[in-house]
Amino acid sequence: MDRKKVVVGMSGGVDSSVAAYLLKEQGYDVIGVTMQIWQDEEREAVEENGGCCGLSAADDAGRVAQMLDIPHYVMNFKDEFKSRVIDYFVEEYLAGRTPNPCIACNRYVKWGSLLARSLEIGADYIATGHYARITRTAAGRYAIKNSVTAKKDQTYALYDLTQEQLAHTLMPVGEYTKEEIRAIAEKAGLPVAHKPDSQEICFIPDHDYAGYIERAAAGRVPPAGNFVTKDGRTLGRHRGIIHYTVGQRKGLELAMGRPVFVTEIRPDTNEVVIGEAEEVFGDTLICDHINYMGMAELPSPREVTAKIRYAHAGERCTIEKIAEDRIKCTFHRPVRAVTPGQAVVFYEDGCVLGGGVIRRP
RNA sequence: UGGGCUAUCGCCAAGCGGUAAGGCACAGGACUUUGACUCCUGCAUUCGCCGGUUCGAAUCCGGCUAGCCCAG
Repeated sequence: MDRKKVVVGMSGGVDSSVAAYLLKEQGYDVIGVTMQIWQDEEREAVEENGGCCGLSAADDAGRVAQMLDIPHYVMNFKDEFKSRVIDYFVEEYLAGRTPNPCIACNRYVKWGSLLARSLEIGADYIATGHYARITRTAAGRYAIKNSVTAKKDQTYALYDLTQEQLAHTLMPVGEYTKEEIRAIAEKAGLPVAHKPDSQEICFIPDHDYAGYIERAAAGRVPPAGNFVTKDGRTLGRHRGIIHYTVGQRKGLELAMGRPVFVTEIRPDTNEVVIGEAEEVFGDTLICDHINYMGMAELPSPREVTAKIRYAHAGERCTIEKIAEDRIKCTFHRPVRAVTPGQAVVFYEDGCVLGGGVIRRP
């Protein structure tokens, strides 16, 4: 038969469960796979958490698969998750940057290892429960497009996928709103219809990412240092560079009489620069680690809308290639907290043209 | 050691006889497939200490203690 075979990454949450349901309804030969990514020591801590990488994951996913009458497997991705997500996450913080682990997980684990293994077992596609859609541009390139709900769009975290990866991807959930997805789950009688949405870093369930880094990189964590102002005044002591990110206000323990924010992290001098609310705005950034998606290249400056963090509405800007794997982005209006390590994603008409990793303001 | 001033929540700071504003910080929650931001809620039965006046004082009086300033 020529029924297309698709592996659905099932986290045990509502979205991926409905994704599997929808594909089954659409006539695909569906196989459910739950990715095992927790390192052993973390398992218990993670058990009761929800997430894109869910935990009671395997159990819930298994039940859903059984209901849908599709095979379900648990595959071990611990090694690649450790090297491509956790290690990257830790190293970035040690270097004074602010990583986005979800993006790395998508590019290298979900669309890396999971896709590879899926193809190996004869699948034509992998599918996930992301709120995003895939389209073809006039030039024939694949591009991630906004979900029908701007509210629950997840294109930002998918900007780094390659053409090859997209060619083997299905995102059925992107055609619906979150409410519709829950309604479908309910109507289908899926046991996970009311599971709460995921949130926060999935592999750090207690939310103490700094503590996690300290355990993971014992002996290599930058020590306490000074909080300084742009003009060199010392305001106090910080607890170590890994505890901060650009734009941060909380946790500084600086009672200045008005809110003050981190405007820069200087790993070379181990200083954290503090400034006023207005000082955290900037209108340029330079990125690298470019991934071209909807556009094949950037031969000349172009005006696009860019997002500099997951929950960013986006801002108009002009992007310009200034060197190989290096793009300069000039915003028409200042954006808040341009943060090295975070991704900047370029859009046009709701489609991802490409993106990169912010190197510096 | 004389003279003056000041002592209110971790920090800053209202209050001036009628029964403790506010900001920052902090804590908790909401939001969120990253970190942040933002929003909501909470946060001094008590005003350096001891007495006194008064129906009633953080607010007036006396003493003590501490810090600052000027003398020296």
